[in-house]
Parts: sequence; structure tokens; C-alpha cells
Amino acid sequence: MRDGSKTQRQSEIERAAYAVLEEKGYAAASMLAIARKAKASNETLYNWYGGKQGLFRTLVERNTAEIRAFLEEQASESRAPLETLAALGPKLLQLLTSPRAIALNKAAASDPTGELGEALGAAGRDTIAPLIGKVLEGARAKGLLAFEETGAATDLYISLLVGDLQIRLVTSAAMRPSEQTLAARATSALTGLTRLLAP
Amino acid sequence: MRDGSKTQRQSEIERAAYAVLEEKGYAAASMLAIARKAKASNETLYNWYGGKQGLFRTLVERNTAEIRAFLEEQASESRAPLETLAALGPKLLQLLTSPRAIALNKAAASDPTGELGEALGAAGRDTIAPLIGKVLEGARAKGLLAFEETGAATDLYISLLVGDLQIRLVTSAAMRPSEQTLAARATSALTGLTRLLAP
DNA sequence: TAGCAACCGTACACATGATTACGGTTTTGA
DNA sequence: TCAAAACCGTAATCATGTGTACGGTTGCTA
Repeated sequence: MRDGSKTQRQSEIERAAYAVLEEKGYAAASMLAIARKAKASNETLYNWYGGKQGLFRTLVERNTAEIRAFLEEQASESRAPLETLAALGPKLLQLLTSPRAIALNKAAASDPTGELGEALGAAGRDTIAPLIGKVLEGARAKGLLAFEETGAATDLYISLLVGDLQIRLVTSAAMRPSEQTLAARATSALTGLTRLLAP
Repeated sequence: MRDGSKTQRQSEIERAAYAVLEEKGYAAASMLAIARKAKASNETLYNWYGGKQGLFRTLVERNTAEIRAFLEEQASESRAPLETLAALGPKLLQLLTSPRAIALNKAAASDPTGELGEALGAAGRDTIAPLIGKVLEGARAKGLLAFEETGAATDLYISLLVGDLQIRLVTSAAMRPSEQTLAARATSALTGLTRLLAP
């Protein structure tokens, strides 16, 4: 099997895993169901991922890697810090509320070992928050914002941006808002931040 | 069986259900395990609750009823609106991040049908938010706050108060902060609110 | 084109849980 | 006190999933 062929097969399998996960939930997302959906043999799944945990851990890592890559790309573009935030916010909110992200968060919540959650937190917030922090520090350096601790300022922004939206989506207590609503939320989060951290 | 005896037995069973749920997670919280823990027979569990769904739905309803009762009691005490909020915030944050609440949210996230989540949302936020809204409107009436839409103001407060704390606890991505940290978060949420909604 | 490694489809052993059933015991209520 | 109802312990039934095994097939590699 050619080099690219295997990674392609893997992404097919992982797409199938997402499909089953979003449809049936973590507990009912059996390896067999995923294998059937991907027209793969479960032996292959076990060989490649070790088991259910390993498969979904891979999903978490891939997903957060994608988000981090996107954020780093955005942050590296030379723009005014607040413009960077204005561009970043809506997209980040979309990513965090996407069906995939919600499904992964549900999986982490369902995982009795807490292993998936750790991976999600480590790869997710622990990489996202510092990136946001850098942007905020950039804004402070230009006299656009004033704050003492970067961590607290980052927390504040994330709170304003995300709020309890994720938890309500993960518990199926709410539907995902429209893209416009999300964008509006992002802008009001930014204006709120600038008012609370005004120099 | 005497009147009080049955409700007492029920609360024992429900305490056992919480214990198993917090220890093993929703998927692994089997009716048999709960019955063993409570020294009850599973036949009784099925007779009383219908099944696993019904048992946990009962848990959700009882829990949210308790929270609502607490909030209504607090809101009914005649105090200045902002003092009510100052008293309410820390306690509400404690309740929302308590092991029980987190376990129930995990259960809702694990429930493939989304039924538990609906119950959680309906009983939870849909009753909490209006109560908060009333307090905020009281503050507006006294010229302490200024806002157009009560719903948006409530959202803002809840965002500042809870932020992404719940989702990180539910996904096991974070540990529960100390009571002092929670209290500090509540006060900064309140000061943030008063600054953003200053008349 | 021959050999080989990986993959597919299927099946098997093993474990576990949901749900129902049943005899024995305790509690209720007349 | 005594019959009926409810509860307990146990087990049986049914379904499903995990993890492993195996022969047949495909496609690479030399």
C-alpha cells in the first residue's frame, strides 16, 4: 500500500468514527460499527489504534492540532492585535461549537477514565490560551489594553466569548446558534473586553 | 411500608445512584451496581423508575428543583438587588460546579438520546435565568444597571460567572477550583457586570 | 510473475448489562 | 393475627461489545 494511501485510509476511518460518534454517542460508538461504516476490518482498527481509547485519542489530537495550526497562522499574520482578535474570535467560536468539537467534548465527558478529557484540555485550552495571551499582550504593549496577569485577561476573554455555550451544547440542552449569532457574540465579547480592560 | 419510609428508601437509592455515577460514569453506572450499592433489588428499581433513563431523569429533576428552591428563597429575601446578586453568585457557582452537578452534566453528555440534557436544560437554565433576570431588572429599576434586553444581560452575567469552567469540569480537563477561587470569580463577575452595564 | 505483507469479512470466546421472572421473607393493613 | 402486597436475593434470558483468530483476497515488490 502506498504511503499516501494509508494516511488516506486512516482519515476515512476517522471520518467514519466521527460519523458514528455524532450519531450514536461515545458509549454506543463501537469499534465494529466504525469498522463497518468505514468498510474496514476491526482487526485493522485494533492494529492501528490499539482500541477504542486510542482511536478517539487520535481524533482529539488531530482535531486540536488543526485548531492550533489555524490559530498560529492567524496570529502570525501581522495585524493590529485587536484586529487579530476580531478575526480570530468568530472563527474560534465556530470551531469550539462545531459538531466535531461538541462530539469530542461529549466523548471526553463520557470517558470514565478521564483520559480523553485530559488530552482535550492539554491539547486544547493549554495551547489556545497562550496564543490568545500573546495577542492580548501585544495589545497591551500598544497601550490598547491594560491588565496585570495575562492568564486572568485570557480567562476573561474566553469567558465572554464562549460563556456557557459549550456546556449547553455538550449536554444537548441547546441547539447551535446560527453563524451570525456566533459572530455577534464574538464582537460583543471583544467590545466587552476592551471596556473592562480599558487603559 | 410507611409513607415516610418509601421516600426515605428512594433517597437512599438515589444517593447510591449518585455514588456509582460519580465513581464509574454514566455508561458504566449499571442498574445492578446501583441496586447492590443501595442493597435494593433491581426489580424494585425497575418498578419505581422504569429503567435507567427514568432513574437519572428523576435525579436531574430533584437536583434542579433543589437549586430552584434555593434561588427562589434567596431572591425573595428583601435586599438590594446587587446584594442579592453578591450573595447568590458564589453559591450558584458552587452548586453548578458541585460533584453532583458535574456528574449529572456528564450523564447528560453521555446520554445518546439527549433526553437527560433536555431535562437538564429545561429544569436548569430555563428556570435559573429568569430568576437572575428578575434581580437584574430590579437593579435596573433602581438605576444601578442599564440594559435593553434582560436576556442578554442575564447571558452576560452567567458568562462572566461560569465561563468555561463547567465544560472543563465536565470533560475532566480541569479540577474544581477552591471555594475561595470560586468566590473570587463570583465577585469579579459582579464587578465586571456593573462596569459593562453601568448606567 | 511469484512471493509476501497487509487488509477484508467473518467468526469465536469472553464478559457485561438490561430486563424479566420467581421463590422466600418482611411489612402493611384489616 | 393473618392474608395480601411489596421487597430482597438470585438467576435466567437476551442482546451487545471487546478483543482475537483465521482463511481468502488484494496489491505491492522484486
